[in-house]
Amino acid sequence: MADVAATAGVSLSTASLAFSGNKPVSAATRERVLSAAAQLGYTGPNPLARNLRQGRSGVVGIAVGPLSTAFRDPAALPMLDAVSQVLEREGLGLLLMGEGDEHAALPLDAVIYDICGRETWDAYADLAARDVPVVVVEGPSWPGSTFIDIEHHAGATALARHLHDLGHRRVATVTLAPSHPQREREAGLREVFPDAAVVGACESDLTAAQELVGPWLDHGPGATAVVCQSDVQAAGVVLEARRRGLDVPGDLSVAGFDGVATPWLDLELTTVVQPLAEKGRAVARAVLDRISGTDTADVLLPVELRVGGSTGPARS
Amino acid sequence: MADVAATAGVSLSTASLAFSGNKPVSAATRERVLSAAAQLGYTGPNPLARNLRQGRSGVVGIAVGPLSTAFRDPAALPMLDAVSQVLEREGLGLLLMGEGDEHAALPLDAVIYDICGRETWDAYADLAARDVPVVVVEGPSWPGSTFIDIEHHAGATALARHLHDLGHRRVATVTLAPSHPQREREAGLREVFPDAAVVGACESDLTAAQELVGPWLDHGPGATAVVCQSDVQAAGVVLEARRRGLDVPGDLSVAGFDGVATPWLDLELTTVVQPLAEKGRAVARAVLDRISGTDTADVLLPVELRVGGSTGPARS
DNA sequence: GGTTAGCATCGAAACGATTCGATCGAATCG
DNA sequence: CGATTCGATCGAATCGTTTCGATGCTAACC
Repeated sequence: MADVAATAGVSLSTASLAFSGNKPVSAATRERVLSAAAQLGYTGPNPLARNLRQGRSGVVGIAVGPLSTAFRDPAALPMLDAVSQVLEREGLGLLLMGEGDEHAALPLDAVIYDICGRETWDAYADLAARDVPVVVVEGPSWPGSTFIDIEHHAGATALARHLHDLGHRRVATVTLAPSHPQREREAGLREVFPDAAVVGACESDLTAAQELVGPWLDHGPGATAVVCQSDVQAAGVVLEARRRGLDVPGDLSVAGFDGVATPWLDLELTTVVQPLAEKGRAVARAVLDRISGTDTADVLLPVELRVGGSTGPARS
Repeated sequence: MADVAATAGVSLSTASLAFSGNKPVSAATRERVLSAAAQLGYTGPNPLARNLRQGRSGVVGIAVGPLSTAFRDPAALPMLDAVSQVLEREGLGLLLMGEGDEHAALPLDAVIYDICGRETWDAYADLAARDVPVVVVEGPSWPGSTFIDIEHHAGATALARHLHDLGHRRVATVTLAPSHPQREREAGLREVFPDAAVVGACESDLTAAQELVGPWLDHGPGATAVVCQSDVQAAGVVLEARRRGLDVPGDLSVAGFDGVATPWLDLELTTVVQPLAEKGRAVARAVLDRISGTDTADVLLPVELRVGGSTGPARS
């Protein structure tokens, strides 16, 4: 850049201002600097140097766990998309992180933790020590981080009431690994069905749900409704039940969570719809606030019961 | 770090060596430096400064287009996962990029271009001017970039032969937007069926495929087999055909591409299996080579025909 | 005992910008 | 016409490391 400045006949500082536009530079001077740059093949300020000087990298990490499982559930995408869009508008990039701390040496301005189901994270101590802002999505409560959450409890209770209204009295539930959302939702469910049976826990994955629920169905379920923790799980239960000749919702009502589209199912699932895009935007806003030093408040987003065709009156 | 060095009674350079381990430092000295750091609450070298000095950021960009569509097709994940794993092992992070050049100000050591279906990219000129290595996946051929590709042509031809062997003579195809893979595959198909009809183009999305193929099915297809460009598209065709009472493969044979799992379909698709994880690894290796300045060769990965239950003898 | 190796350590020069405070002119105002 | 203001420009300090070449010191060798 010094060469560019010299060629343009201005000082180094003026050249810098011409590129960054941080302070007023006369149009003529800017023009001169830019053409000198073009002539010398200078492609603009080195991002690394700019980063060092400014103390920020423009990169935000997002911990989502193993990628192949993280994005298998379609519920992950709208949120990721929203986060990315808001950050992009501010010139920030989104860096995918695994679960480990292999990225400790990378310069991150903030980190989003979105591995539902994992309650511990070795890398958190490092981040905290280095004063990297952390935004946690539906996650464990770590000191110093900002939390974005949804109304797990209320949603689960609303869904349970719906089933109770339909006459269901014996209800089973497919769970996720023990985690903050799981605990909240289970508590919500038990407000209405204190004795709900637990089929077992599995990831939010179609095949996993099928494998989990198959034996339970064979064994004679003893429940008229199954409450799942994601629409993908619910779809697995529907498919597996049908494979055994059961009618949904005639013989068995099935409910999901999330409110994502399942176009390959000829049935709209009864589910608890969460505002995925809005959640992503809330996360991104929290990140921006934390980076800029603004105070942040935790966010709790509302959910909404959507009644579809997968639940019906309890078989008497 | 200067304070740490002073506290430990060593020079700044020695302290640096103690942290980076780039040159021999006596165990005693290292220990002294580390404990001084712990005592002063120093959390290790500032990544931004290290980056400036070393001229690299440790971040690799990957352009995949809008995230919500990029990962909707399950074929994208195994590759992304493989890329990420290999890069992570080298301490490199993966940054998601949209299609624009909003990330021009970010310090990227290399960029992977994986937006099949887009043939132009404004940001490429910038990257080339800044000598950022670019690795292109199944994409347009830009000067200076390294290419990772699969055998589109051979795969399509093998699939076409399979259909021909089954007695099919009138074949239709659902395409992607005009692009390198699309052109190659169509050429491969036409080696066997020069007159194959084109139903239309759509993204690799279940609903999109259904909407595209619906009217065509209603209209009386005049083909006994449909060749799709992804398994997701093929699944859409299967579902839509069945909705019209057509039997697959009895009335209509349907073939896909990619070889991903479709657990919600009670049918294994006949498809061309591409080595997704190996493709990802090849991409990552190319990135590492380009970053380290090693010469790279373009890669062409083999594909394999997998015959499933979605294709059968042509209805006579 | 003198030379040579070799290891640990150190000083100083980059890396390439941004930014603060000061300076210099020209325009505005009374 | 002199004082004030404001915008444009400049100098110099700074961001926090890594790394190159040099230096000192010990140990091994003949």
